Amino acid sequence: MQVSAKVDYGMRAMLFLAERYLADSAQLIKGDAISKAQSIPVKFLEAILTELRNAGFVISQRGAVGGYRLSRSPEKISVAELIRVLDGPLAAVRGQRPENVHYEGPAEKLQDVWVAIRVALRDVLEGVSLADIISGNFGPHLSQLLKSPDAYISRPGYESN
Amino acid sequence: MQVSAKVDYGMRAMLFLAERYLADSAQLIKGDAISKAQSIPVKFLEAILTELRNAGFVISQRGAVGGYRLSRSPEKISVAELIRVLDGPLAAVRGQRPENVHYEGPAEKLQDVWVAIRVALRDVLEGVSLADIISGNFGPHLSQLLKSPDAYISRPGYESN
DNA sequence: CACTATTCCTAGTGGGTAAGTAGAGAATAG
DNA sequence: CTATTCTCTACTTACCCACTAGGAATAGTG
Repeated sequence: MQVSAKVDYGMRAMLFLAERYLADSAQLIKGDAISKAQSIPVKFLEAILTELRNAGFVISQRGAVGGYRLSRSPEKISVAELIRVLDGPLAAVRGQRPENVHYEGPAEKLQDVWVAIRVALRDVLEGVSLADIISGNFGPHLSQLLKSPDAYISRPGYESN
Repeated sequence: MQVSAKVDYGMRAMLFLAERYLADSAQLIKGDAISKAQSIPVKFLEAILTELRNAGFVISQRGAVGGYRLSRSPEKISVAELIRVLDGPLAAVRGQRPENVHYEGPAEKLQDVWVAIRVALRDVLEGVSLADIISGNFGPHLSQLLKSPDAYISRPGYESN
């Protein structure tokens, strides 16, 4: 699972907008302000925000007092939705959906592994909203995962010499 | 989470070797045989098998009676290990490990989401061995995930208009 | 030894895509 | 009508995935 720059930037921009939304849900925020606050290349950010607007997550307005704002409250926007808009399906195998891959012989059940990955990702990402991230108050499932003793520690073994 | 062709092919090759290993752990299997049985481009497969050999998962022998075989029994090889060897870390954010990314302001806790993803993937993939996949006998965690009613159904919503 | 079959190594290619840039055009308020 | 800001199209640059080619090394066979 590679989180792309696009998703990373998009999430941060949305979190910035979400925080402002909580203060004043009608306030418009300029792209430039988001760009500076979160150190995101302006033009790249604009492209991302346009995608998010086309998908209905963001409202924009042009002109001297223009800017961007969320289209709905931060509790109602999940990480899963944003990743799907910006990067496509949560899990894919060689570009195909997990339910569409089929294998022969001893690999037959390999599909189930890919399907399980997708379910596991959904269980995490559909349960986390922008509001959860701002408050740091994650649901029980995510909190449980973070309790894993080595959650913040990398596994060794693939330094490929 | 994009499963690359390399991982997909690598997994299938390993499963093929694993099945033969269970019949005769000393038997050598030719690359060509794996390639044909699993429809994998032969030269690409060779490169993958060489990586797996360098990582210690496979033993190879050259010459007329050469071939490949597993270096240890299929119960002792997990999907997580193979993915790490072939594709690198299970989860990464813009090329960096989850524990190394840090954010400012409202995005501060975003790191925890990426860390949770990694834990979730580990929980699935470190618990599945080649032998599990061949037998179709997955552990309780993976079995539980597959019971999700929509496990085999895609989510709508990102057809980009 | 010659011969054959196989893996190993180096190198390279074509296409696609991620990440970011540039600049003109269109809307909006004052 | 002017300043500001978003919008749209096009472009670039670089990298990497997927895959290929060809020969060198190795191991058994007669």
